[in-house]
Amino acid sequence: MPIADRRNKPRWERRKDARPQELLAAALDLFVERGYAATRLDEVAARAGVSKGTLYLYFDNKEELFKAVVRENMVPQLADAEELIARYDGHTSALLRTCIRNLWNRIGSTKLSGISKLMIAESGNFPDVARFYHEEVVSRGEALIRRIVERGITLNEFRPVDPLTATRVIIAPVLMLVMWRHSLHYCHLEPIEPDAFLDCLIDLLTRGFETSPSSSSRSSDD
Amino acid sequence: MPIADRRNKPRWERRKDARPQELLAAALDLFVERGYAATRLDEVAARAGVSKGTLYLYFDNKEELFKAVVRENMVPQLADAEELIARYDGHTSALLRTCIRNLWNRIGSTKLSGISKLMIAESGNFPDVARFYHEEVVSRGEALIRRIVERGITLNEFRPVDPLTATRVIIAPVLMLVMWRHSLHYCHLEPIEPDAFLDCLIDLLTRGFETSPSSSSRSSDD
DNA sequence: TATATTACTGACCCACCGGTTAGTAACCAT
DNA sequence: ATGGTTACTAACCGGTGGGTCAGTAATATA
Repeated sequence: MPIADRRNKPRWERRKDARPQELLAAALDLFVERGYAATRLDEVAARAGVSKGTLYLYFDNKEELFKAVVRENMVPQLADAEELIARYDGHTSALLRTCIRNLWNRIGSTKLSGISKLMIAESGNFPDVARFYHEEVVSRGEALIRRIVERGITLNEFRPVDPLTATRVIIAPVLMLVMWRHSLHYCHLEPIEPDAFLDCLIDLLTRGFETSPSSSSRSSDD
Repeated sequence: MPIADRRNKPRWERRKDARPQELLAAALDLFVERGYAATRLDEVAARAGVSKGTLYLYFDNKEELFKAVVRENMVPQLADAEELIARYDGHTSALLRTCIRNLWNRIGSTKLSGISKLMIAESGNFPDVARFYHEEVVSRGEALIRRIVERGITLNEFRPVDPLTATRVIIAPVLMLVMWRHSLHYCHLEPIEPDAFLDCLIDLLTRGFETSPSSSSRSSDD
């Protein structure tokens, strides 16, 4: 490699403003692939094409890097969903279906779901990160679905159930689908079909929440 | 401490046959508390009252220790459930309810659930352990619920759904409840009430799977 | 009590990783 | 071109944890 080559390709470049985004992108990939604890900052830096030292120029430590990833990727998704719900004016079952499908298309089926998986999996070992994530994402996401349930009950389109519990029963299968796709999924002989799973779930929820026209138990005012 | 004391309390005892059980108990506790990767073998040994070297006399390595924990604790639970299902002769909805409640009482609400949580959370990083767990536990557990669904459809007590998908939709919320109790749970302002959650779920499943007497969609032969 | 056996200890090895820093080279202003 | 600024690198540090092994002491046996 003569000196002529060297002039065209300096060993490294100064790109102060591009680094953070590149580091965040690399960090997202690796956090999703390996989880929080198992992600090595050396490797994040390498994937972003810099040395570990550089990473520490832009982020204080591993935890702050992770928080930045969440703020950059997860939080914006919530705002969109909140708006959708506020505007909607059809039947609540349809709204619920739309939201679940949206949740899947915009997070569940993308690598963003890896962040949810990671937090559910590891928050026990990292209470600070857990608290942050709960405040920024979980509580807002929960409130979002809860608003749908309450709307359904208010409009008499859902039978009267406990909104908080129902909210969690709705979210749980979707989250578990996410977990499966990131963990045991690959060793299932019969792989999980997300679409079939979600169809079955939505069908179940629709039937299960509709204001009882027949069948069993307590009757409301209809 | 004069020599007289020493005679009563030797620095350590030889208890070849008690060690494995004590180590397994300690390992179960720590795996549940911390997860697989974060569990330190030093600490397992300490909790069992021996040194790390002793642990290695009885178990080849971390992975084998974990497998032993699973074989000792999880696998026996499956046999019991299998028997219950084979004997049962009431309505399938009741069987399903009983099994979900059993699953909760015998695993979900105990520290055993920590093993499920751990595998879902970490299997991605430990494919060998994942494969083992899937063969020994997941596939058998899945088959178990699936048998219930198929029974329901055969007896015309459930409407015809895809048994495998339905099985997973049934299991998912229960597993997610387990995950929550081991991770983000503690930072929920309004804690998750397992009983309310399961009641809501069972109610939903009962309504959702019952052979449609009214309402929407495809009609079977009734 | 003397000797053999072996369950058990604890110090050690080594690779790894989060975080630090002294020094270097890319870029810029003049 | 050249000297100053600073983005960046590479080597390093300290703590850690899976796994090993030479030695030790509890027990069985005689």
